[in-house]
Amino acid sequence: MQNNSTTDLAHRLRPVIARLARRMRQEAGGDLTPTQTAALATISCHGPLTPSELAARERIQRPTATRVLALLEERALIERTADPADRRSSLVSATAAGEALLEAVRERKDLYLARQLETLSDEDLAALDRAAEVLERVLAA
Amino acid sequence: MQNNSTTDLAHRLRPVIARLARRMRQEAGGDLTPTQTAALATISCHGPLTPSELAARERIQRPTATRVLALLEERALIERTADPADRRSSLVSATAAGEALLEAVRERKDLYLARQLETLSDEDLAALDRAAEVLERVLAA
DNA sequence: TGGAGTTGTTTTGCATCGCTAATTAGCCTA
DNA sequence: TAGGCTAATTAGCGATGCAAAACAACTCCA
Repeated sequence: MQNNSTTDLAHRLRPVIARLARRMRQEAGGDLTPTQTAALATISCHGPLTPSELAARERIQRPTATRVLALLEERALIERTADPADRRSSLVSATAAGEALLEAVRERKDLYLARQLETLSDEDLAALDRAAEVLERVLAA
Repeated sequence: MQNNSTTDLAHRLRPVIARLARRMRQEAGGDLTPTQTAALATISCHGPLTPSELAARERIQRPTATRVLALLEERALIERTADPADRRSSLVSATAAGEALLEAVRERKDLYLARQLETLSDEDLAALDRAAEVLERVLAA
């Protein structure tokens, strides 16, 4: 065993995160599927993207990106413009409707988590705040 | 606004948890799908279950449970015995092979997270340990 | 006891998601 | 300009999620 503390912590932390994420997904409501929500959020956040760039960021295959984009475009949540640098490609961005829907979904998900947090002490909340900061750093790496 | 601190924290914590969970799922490897892994883990952990009990615990519909169980049974990861209390139903439990596979999947997932944690300071690790305890309490409620 | 209503499981049908393989279109270098 | 490479798409497969409906077994009441 190279480092007991990290493996033990991982063993304890992983199921908690997995279950909590699952709960939040279930509370999301049926407007968008998880994949669509994630794709729309990435598009909204990281400016105009080509389908390939979206696929890379989402870690999905390009054919999957094509299909998700088609669904989002059908609902006018995204729009495409020509890519000036490559006529094979296009640049995808979120429409105003897409941004609005994304915001609504976010609020609903935050609300579920916020309700769960309301029962906690200030000390517990501070611990979670600190953990959020640490995990943000982990994810950025 | 009823309570700024919890909603703000939720707003910050939710995306972190969602992204981390997604990463861990992607690192899982292809032995079992996420649904199958979750179902098998629930069966392993919560003793012999009827299909309906599994569906309730997993928060999936009963037809979905039927299908997942069929797939797991095909691979001999679970087995069924007659339910003495109700001849319409059956009791599902994990086989030795199922337990072993589950353990292997868990170790792989833990390993991914453990690697990410190795870069952190002892202080950061302590913060995550504390957060794990708090989140376990949240989930139990 | 008999029949009605309820409950557990499964089947069926539909939409989405993830993948790979193959196709088409445009880019770029030798 | 010809060939190889890259971007996007299409087609096809298995898995997941849902709802509706079929079927079997249970339960309760008259």
